Amino acid sequence: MKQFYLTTPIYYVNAAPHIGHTYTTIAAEVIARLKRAEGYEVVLATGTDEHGQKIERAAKAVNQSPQAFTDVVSGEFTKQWAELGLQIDRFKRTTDPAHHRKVQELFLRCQERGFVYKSSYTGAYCVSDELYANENKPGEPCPICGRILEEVTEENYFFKLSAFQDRLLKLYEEQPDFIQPEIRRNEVLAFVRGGLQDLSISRTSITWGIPVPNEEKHVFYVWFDALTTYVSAVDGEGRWPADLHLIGKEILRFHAVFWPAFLMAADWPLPKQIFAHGWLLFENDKMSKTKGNLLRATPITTVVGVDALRYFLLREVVFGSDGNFSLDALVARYNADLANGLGNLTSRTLTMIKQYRAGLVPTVPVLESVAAQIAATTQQAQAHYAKFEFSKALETIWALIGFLDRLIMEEKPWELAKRSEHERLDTVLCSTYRALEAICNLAHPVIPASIDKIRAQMGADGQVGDLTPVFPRLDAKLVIPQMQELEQAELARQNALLGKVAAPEADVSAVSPLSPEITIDDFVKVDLRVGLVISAEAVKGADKLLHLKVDIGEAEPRTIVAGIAKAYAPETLVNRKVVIVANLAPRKLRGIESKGMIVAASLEGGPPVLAAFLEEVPVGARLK
RNA sequence: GCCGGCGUAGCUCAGCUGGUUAGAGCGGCGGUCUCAUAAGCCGCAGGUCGAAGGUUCGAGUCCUUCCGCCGGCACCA
Repeated sequence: MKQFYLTTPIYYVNAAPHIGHTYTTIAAEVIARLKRAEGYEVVLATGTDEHGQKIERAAKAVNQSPQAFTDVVSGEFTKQWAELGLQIDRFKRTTDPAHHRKVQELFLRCQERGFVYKSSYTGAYCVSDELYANENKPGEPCPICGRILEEVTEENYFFKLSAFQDRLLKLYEEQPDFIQPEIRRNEVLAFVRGGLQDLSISRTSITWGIPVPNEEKHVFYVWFDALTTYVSAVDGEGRWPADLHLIGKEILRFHAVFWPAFLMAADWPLPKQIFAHGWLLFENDKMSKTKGNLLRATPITTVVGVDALRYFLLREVVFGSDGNFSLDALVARYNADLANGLGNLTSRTLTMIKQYRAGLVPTVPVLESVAAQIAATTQQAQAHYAKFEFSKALETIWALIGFLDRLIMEEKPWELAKRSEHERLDTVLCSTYRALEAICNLAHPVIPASIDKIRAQMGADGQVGDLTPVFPRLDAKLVIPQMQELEQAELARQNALLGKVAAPEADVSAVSPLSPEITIDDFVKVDLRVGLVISAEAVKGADKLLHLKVDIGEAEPRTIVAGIAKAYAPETLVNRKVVIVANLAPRKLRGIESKGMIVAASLEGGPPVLAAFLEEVPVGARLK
């Protein structure tokens, strides 16, 4: 039997499952069902990524061991998928000992084949991203997430990623479908063409991780660890390589560059395809914990049902692009397509068979026009499905529903019944019934539970069963507040469970850890002064830089280059009092020598906010 | 700054290699049947197709420039 193995990412357990995780997993599960319908023996794997300093610290914050902490969060994921009725075939945790062995095996193979070397590193390190920031200094914000970088000196194992540039480019060229959609492929292509740097794959600053073989202190870098779950999840089953890695676009590089390189180094088979979907936005805004606009799936599915969510996500969002999520849109889509569309068609079709034919499904030839529509719809929908164009596939299927509604209006079976035109009546009823069967077949992977209900009502033996609305109409005014209420409750429950980790206001992953303690003597080394911005202009060639002249009471105004252009228009800064670090070593930025640094606050890569005073302060005043 | 994508009816979007009056769904308005979940069906929406040039007999559809938004890279508090 032909096999198909696909994966979702393994989710990081620094947060409880939310709708973003759900989106990916539902999409994967739909693909799994589609492939099963095609006759494949399918395995869908997901799991949780549980190592790293962030988890170590998060566990500590709630007075738990890392293992106890991850047990809880990982359990939330298993529970979530069960609640949603998702058929998950393998669930791999990175804390699984069998997985540990697989990671070590991968490492040893890479090492044996000469793609790993040991080297030492001193410099800035971002705890949150578990990445070295070669270009930055400790104390500066992380280039990726904006959290303060810490100083580390580590001896590390490095992976010779640089050796794989050509092989990767060849892979992308020979398998144009390897990275999908096209736009993501181009991004990766551009990135790899730009040259690859060797990648540190071990950490000594962390203890919560998989030990590097033959080493005392080294633990594997998160991605070396995590990506390997795709192999370890089906270890010994002969299923690797995966046919599809379904991921979100934010982790594309790890999957499309690092992962194939690791596998090439180990001489293990490469996955067939990586598909990066877009983000689910909430009312056109990026969802995030800090914004507090992150939704959970259960409050939605409790009120409107799992299939409503499944249908919405796949119908409303163009798969691959970013999509908008809102409860309003969800309810609107439900009422229009599921209640008025499929639900109503089912209801009227089966009711007529009940009323006019005593519930016995007529067995006569189907109208030619209907047969043609069924064939065309099936062919088109399957073509769309094959390309993961879920929204188009569903649109196509729903066009058939419209066609049938119009057919019923034209044929008016109720009049045929009155006039006792039994032959025509049978033809029409049977045609509609058969078309409904086709719709069920096509829609089943997306809304399986509902289709099962419809099929039960359609009857298995030519006898229509009991009829109850499969998609009762929703009243937005009633249902949306219900979902919002449950959302609050669910959020509170998760917070209680995970401690403050998941709470927006005290999110340890958003608030950077404190820097090491210093003395007053250390502090006075930093000369902070009040300055008045004399002029400000954009630095050409840089998006984020402003070229400022700041008066701090010296003979000449200081030249300061500040990366605040995204947050402040130059003209709004003139005459504004700011705080600057006056004794910072000068540094050249974009060819301009910056003498000092503007003090600004920011959180999780958010925009910088300039420090300011509520009362009047003289220029040149020192802060202490 | 470089690379890529996008900007079409109130909303979400189709419009392939240029060719009659620019389309669909949703919402809204009007009409109508009654099998059906106050569902369905029919009709209406008059939108400078981001802006300005250009190529062409003819351009949302090709070219140039500009504006706006998004993403990647560079850069960065």
